[in-house]
Amino acid sequence: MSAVSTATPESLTQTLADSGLRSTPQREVVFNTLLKKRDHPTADEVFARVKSEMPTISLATVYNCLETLVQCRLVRAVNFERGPTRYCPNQSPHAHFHDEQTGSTHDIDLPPGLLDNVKTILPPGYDASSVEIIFRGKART
Amino acid sequence: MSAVSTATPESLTQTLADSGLRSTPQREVVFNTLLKKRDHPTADEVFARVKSEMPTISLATVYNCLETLVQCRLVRAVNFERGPTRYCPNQSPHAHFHDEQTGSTHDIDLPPGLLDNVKTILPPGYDASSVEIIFRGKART
DNA sequence: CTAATAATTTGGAATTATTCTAATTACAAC
DNA sequence: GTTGTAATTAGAATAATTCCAAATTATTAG
Repeated sequence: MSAVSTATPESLTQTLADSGLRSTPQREVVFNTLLKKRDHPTADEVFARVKSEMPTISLATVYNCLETLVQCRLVRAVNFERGPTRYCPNQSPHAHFHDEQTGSTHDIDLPPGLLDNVKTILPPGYDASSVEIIFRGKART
Repeated sequence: MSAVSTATPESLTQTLADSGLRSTPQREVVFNTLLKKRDHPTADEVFARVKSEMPTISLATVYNCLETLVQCRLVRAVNFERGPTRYCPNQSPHAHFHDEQTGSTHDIDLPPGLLDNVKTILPPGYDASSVEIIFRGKART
């Protein structure tokens, strides 16, 4: 079992507050949904899961909440080719492996320092705030 | 000036043939358009550029051609957050730097072996056919 | 050359993903 | 409690992409 995120439901309120944002029931339930099943769901999938718990929530709110969570870095958004954006609450440094056969996405833990190492290839004048590594291929299950 | 792609209009016919596909005027003009201005245009932008040369071409064909070129690895498709897919004919190993201020995309040449090096972090059973590295941040111009 | 076949292109409709808008609700400060 | 700001909501609007069936173009076999 690979390391899971250090983010917890408890840290949500604090992190939001640090950005001057409120913790709301909608934001909590969206975040908890991402923590519960870490399969990189789309906004639509999050919406479907969240509705069972909070039937009155709207899709627009799910989009808003996800955007908010991404902005305060509690969640990462990943884009694979063409399809809809997928969301991931894993806060440890990791890459994404996109299995072309199954369409599923796996987190790949990164050895310490790898991201910094990769950043050294940037020419002077380039200042990267984030690095995303995406593998595509097939994974033996 | 960084290295440019080794792909040429001449190699198009051969590469398509290798995949059992025909070289058509539409595929040629789409590919040449990508080679001409390497600014990672969207399908819509390619469509607009191509129309001046071939006014009868349809958007669906541009999508088809781009997809074909991606499939025979003459072109790479890159997805940044949310926005439309962008296309890049640079065949040398490179990463993408997405400037968050300007929205522009820069190719970053990779030192030889870096991609293989990055691939070594994959656990056993994972077989990657491609690796995409995306930086986000700001670039001094 | 000609017919038959296969590949490709086309325009438009349909679908999907996302954003926008205006109205409402919730919360916090005074 | 009123006022102002933030957040949510439903639905409309937009943007990106795919689908589809017909027309066109190229290729092959006779």
